[in-house]
Amino acid sequence: MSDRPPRLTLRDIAGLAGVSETAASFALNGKPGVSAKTRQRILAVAEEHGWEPHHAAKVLTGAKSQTVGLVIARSARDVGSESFFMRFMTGLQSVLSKRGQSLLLQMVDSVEAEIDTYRRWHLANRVDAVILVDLRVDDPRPDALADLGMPAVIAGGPDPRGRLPAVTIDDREPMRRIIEHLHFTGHESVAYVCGTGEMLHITRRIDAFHGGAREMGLPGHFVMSTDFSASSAARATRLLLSSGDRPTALVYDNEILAVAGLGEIRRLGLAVPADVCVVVWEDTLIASAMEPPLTALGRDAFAFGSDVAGRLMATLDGTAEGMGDTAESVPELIERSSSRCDRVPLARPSSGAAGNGTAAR
Amino acid sequence: MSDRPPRLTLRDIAGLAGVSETAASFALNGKPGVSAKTRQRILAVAEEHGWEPHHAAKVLTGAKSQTVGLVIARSARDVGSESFFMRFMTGLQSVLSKRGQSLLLQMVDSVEAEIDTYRRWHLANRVDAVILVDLRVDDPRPDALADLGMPAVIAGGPDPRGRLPAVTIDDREPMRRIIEHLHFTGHESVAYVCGTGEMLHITRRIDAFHGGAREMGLPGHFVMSTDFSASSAARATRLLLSSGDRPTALVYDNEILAVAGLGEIRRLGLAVPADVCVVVWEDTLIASAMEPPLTALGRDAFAFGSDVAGRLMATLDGTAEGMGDTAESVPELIERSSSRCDRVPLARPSSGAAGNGTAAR
DNA sequence: CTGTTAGCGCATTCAC
DNA sequence: GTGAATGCGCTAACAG
Repeated sequence: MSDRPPRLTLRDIAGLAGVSETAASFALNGKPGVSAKTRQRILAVAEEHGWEPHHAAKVLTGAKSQTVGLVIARSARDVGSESFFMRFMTGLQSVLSKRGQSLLLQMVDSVEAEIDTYRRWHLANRVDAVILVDLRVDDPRPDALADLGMPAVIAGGPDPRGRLPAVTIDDREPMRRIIEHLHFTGHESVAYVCGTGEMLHITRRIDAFHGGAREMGLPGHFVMSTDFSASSAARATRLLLSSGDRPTALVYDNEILAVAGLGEIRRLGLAVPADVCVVVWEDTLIASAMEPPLTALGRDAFAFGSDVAGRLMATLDGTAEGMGDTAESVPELIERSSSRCDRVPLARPSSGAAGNGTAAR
Repeated sequence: MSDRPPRLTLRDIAGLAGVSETAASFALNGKPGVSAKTRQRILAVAEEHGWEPHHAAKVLTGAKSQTVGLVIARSARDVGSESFFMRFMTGLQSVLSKRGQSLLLQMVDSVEAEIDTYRRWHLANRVDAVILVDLRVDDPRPDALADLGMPAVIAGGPDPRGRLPAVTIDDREPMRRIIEHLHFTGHESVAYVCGTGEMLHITRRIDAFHGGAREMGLPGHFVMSTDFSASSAARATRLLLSSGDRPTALVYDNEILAVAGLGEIRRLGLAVPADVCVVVWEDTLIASAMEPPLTALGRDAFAFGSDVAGRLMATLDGTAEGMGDTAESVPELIERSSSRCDRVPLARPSSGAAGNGTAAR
């Protein structure tokens, strides 16, 4: 039943401080035009009464909205690497909140809907910039955003057409390290159970997988793509392992696929790592908790998030202009039991840097 | 280098349609005062030019901001049941996006900062309502929000003081089912490794744990609280199992704790479920993927999210007023190997409803 | 049914 | 240094 006090306006503050609205505005925005002491007085009054500028009014007069948009176009089912995403968002917030930026979040179910959201956000002046995730093959979003003139940064770029700045992730080197690891532990035939090839980063990984295997001189290297679902991963695993000359090591794109794959491996009566070694491209709790613990690529989702947010802030500040991309550091491969088999103890070369192996297959 | 067209205003649309600004406003807002055919024409023009009202301008003239706020006050470390939270948010979005509502997200590191965020959002008119999560003991937030006059709904209430509507979760019945399950499989001494007692729902579970154990007549029932960290869960597990008369079943509050606990159990040379049975209060991929698979409480985080969002929409609509709380349905206990021991095959009673057991301990 | 007018809360020209 | 006047884009009173 409390009568809520009517919202306090700048005018009220000015009145209470005994100055003009203009003076109050200048003072509260740190602009010249007021004496130091009246400025102090005005600030004190505002502080005392807990005044806060009306956001809409500021935006209407041309101020930034102090809001960053993020839209996620994944079906509820495959919010897939949930863990990765949550940590990524936490990383984003770690720098955004420090800068007083808010995060406007939207989940949609198609790229078209996503672009429409950008359009509306832009026309309605709701966000200053957006963060683009899950870049796809022939993705229309970077161009759409660039055409809109909406500041943005791609998490996981680079932008194929180079119109948007990005924080890039090197998928090549990690894959190389995985293959190298498998090669040195004696594998000759390896397979990669990846996510949908619609995702740009997946295609990069596939290329790197084949390329790396050829460089190392591995006779067998197979790729089976999935739709990121557990069932498709199980199916892919079954197909790979039921062939006559089956691979001895499997690389999975995330924990969902790995868990499903491991289940299928056992159902086929095979053991890990004795019969088949397993590596997963994401080090979540699940990787270390499973039996056996899974060798995993330890990507730092939090750091990735904060780097992306940092890059975006730089873009908005006008700093780091020139569209320069930032590169994310290469993650370590965390070796665990799932890939400890030592089939053919090979001599480990002094430096695994430039391996000019002979191509095979 | 493209010269971005200046933003289209209502006035422009009116001009293009050859009508007054008022007429256009009425037409575009579905208000009476325009003939059907001119309304059509105006809508057509707006559509054709992709006009979208300036959000700030609408809000400034009293419109709702169409935005729901969510602030999360957890340290980056224990974004704990990440999985649960992500699915919860997806559930929220499933109804919010359908209603054209946006989600403004903020992560802070203290309850004070959270309240301050609410205050600023409210004063700045940034959100129409907020969703309150992780209710604590003696939580100042419900009162703060009620005093602010900010519409809100508590996810996981009820509000102890009854000032805010809530979607309530019954922790008592699930705990009862767990204890019952353990009792019927022959356990006489059980323990509960819970999260921090600062969380209101944890205190409810603790009460239910002791109450249920007494009702069932279990001689032993112990509780060890943790700070939701893996290390504290390991420590709690060690303490519980190194006592002379150690419990034969452990209940963990989430997957992080369970995984840490399981590791410790093995380090102590004990086997699951032979020596110790394990139950986890959250059915994530990890529960079913572990060896052995974990008996788990299958809460539906997505449904919870959509229910909360639905309740909030009802509040905003003025529907379902009277602060009525909505109750979330009770989750099933998914029995898996980790609790299959059958120590003392007891006769299962016809109905496990009203067990007036003799209190013990 | 249409056009005129004023005002939401703030920033920013200008003269004073 | 200060105060009055305008406008951001839109809605909602008015009269015509």
